[in-house]
Amino acid sequence: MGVPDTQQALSAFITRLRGHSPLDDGDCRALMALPLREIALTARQALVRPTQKSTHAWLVIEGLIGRISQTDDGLRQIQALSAPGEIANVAAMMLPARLCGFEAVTRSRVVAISHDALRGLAADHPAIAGALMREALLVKEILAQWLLNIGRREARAKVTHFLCEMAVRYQAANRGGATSFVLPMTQEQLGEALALTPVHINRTLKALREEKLVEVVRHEVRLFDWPAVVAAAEFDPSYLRLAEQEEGVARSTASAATRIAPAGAR
Amino acid sequence: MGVPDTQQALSAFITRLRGHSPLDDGDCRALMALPLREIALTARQALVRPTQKSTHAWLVIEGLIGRISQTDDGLRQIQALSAPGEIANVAAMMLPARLCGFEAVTRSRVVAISHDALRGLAADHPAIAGALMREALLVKEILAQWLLNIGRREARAKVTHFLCEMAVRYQAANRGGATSFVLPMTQEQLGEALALTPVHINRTLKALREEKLVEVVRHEVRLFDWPAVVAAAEFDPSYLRLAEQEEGVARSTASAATRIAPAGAR
DNA sequence: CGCTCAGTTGAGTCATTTCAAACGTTGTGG
DNA sequence: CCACAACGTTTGAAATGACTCAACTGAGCG
Repeated sequence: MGVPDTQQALSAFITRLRGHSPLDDGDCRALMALPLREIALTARQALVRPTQKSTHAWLVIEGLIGRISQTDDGLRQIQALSAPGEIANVAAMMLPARLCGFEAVTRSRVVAISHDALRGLAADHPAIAGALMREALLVKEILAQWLLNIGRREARAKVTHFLCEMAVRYQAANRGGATSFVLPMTQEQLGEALALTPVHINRTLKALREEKLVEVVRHEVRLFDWPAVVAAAEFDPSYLRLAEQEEGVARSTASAATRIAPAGAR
Repeated sequence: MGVPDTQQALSAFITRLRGHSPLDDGDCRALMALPLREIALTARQALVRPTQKSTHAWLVIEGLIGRISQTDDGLRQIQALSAPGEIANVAAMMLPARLCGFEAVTRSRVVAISHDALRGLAADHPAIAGALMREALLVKEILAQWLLNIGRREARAKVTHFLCEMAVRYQAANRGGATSFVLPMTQEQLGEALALTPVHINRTLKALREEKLVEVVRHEVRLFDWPAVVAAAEFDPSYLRLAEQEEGVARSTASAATRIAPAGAR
């Protein structure tokens, strides 16, 4: 395996785009030809602060990039996360974000891609324009699910739903093992994503561990019983739009969730 | 005044688009030429159910259209609202929504515009393509603020923030009086938007009334003290992207919020 | 005039937060 | 290699914001 490199992340990203948008060889070559200057970030390092204007999107090579907003009294809310093979702040190329910043959740490596470069690419390749657009809207769909999750579920379901989502996303980027994956967030940051206090995150994880559903040890998530976790989370992965080109067959919640489960996770 | 009509709503929508996107006369004429067959909806009538595929966007003439998701045990979350002069379900023309439905919050009138028609318009008029795109992303920005609001603020701030946002949006569509506007939602629906129980919405509104900050009587919202309400809500309207073409001057939270206040609201 | 739906209120309960302290791990410099 | 500092995790006890349940009131409509 070795250290994940930029090419690997870029091709994971292209695979991701192809999950929802048709791209021909020319489009892919154009994407692969993007200049890749890598940037290393320390944990919690800001890429853009809430009021600043951003000029770049960031392809995540390693680590986790978060989109963050906060209330006046300093309560932070992580609104979105970008895992390796995903791109943060694409939407800003069309409509710059206000009142939100981006920062590395953990020590990370990213490739900065200027919005100008993306706009140029989009101008030359209509299919890429569409793909980036859909990518931005996909982030919106995820956000919408987070709203339901944060607004309407209790802690146990919030946490399991989040873990299910991340499991599927990490697996899609080839960063997930059969029954486990590395989620480089502290419990405090989990709380910032799920709108819970770190203390309550801790207690909830403890309860899940005791139930033998999930274990999180040293940022390594282990899903002991995927179907049971999916049930606890009411998780239906269809909003993630992975593993399907266009509207496919209608499928039941359970079957879809089970299908995407890591092989051997039973 | 009289009964608001479709032309009025359509031109409000165009004004709205022009708030974030440059449109020339040809673009506007193309938009004005859209076929407008009006549909009447009863309160709570569904436009698309959560699993169905949608084929239309809806320009709201009168009433309120909500995007809704729900948990398996029936807890509902309103993820977005479209007021008169706004358009619901634009994003689906690029990426169809999963797991969410659309329905009329109150008795409403809308104009259905097929995604095909919108795509055609976008193909012929690049500026319209961009404007619709930005409109979809603007919905995403609002969603992101709702996530912060629902996740991180307590009831009093949730409610006031929501009312501030709606006040600004209604005013932008010329549906807001100086110090009041009509918000056709029940307290139960307010709860569904803000992730609170109707009972708690009721108590929160009562407290705000007693504080002489806000009054909601028979769906009519009266903001007694705009600056105080803005302060209670920590409301900064810049995410709504109204009243500015492109990145203008930097401005302070307070001044921006005050500026947008209805004239005479002191 | 009675029916239905929305708003209002009270009392008790529960999930989550707050505050505070202890513990474990990791990395660093002496 | 050890000591220490910094950080993250774990736990307990008390406080609280929001929920539940249940009843009552008021407004709109046929």
